[in-house]
Amino acid sequence: MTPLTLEIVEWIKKIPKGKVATYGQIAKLAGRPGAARRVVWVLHACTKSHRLPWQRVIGAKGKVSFKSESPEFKKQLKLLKSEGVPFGPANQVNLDRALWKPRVQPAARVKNQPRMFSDVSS
DNA sequence: GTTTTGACAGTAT
DNA sequence: AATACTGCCAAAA
Repeated sequence: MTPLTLEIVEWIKKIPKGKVATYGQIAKLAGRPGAARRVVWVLHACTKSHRLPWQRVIGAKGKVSFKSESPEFKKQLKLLKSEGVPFGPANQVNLDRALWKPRVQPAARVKNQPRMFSDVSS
């Protein structure tokens, strides 16, 4: 185990029911953008020991990342639907509605911030 | 030690 | 638009 692995685990555990997150998203949240495959590995390595909601982690385009013949694929689909995750056509998750947006970025650009001092610095 | 392998994603061509 | 390539890194062999 490494600190990063734990970060990933913690983020996965935070995905709320009825929402989904993508591999890349988790990686980014955990501080390693581009490390999607690490997330994949963590899911394999830690699902049992940490009781992860593994089914809530899906591909970047809203697709469940199992082959459609796989039993796991069906199970994941079933679990997600039972949690109320909205699906679009072709068994694709409707990301616009279902993607988890962790509140990290209120950012909400304050406009018209009154200027208390004029031109003090450039 | 090295190599292979993941339920991927982002960039480049 | 569709491939191809690259980044990622811990575990098992």
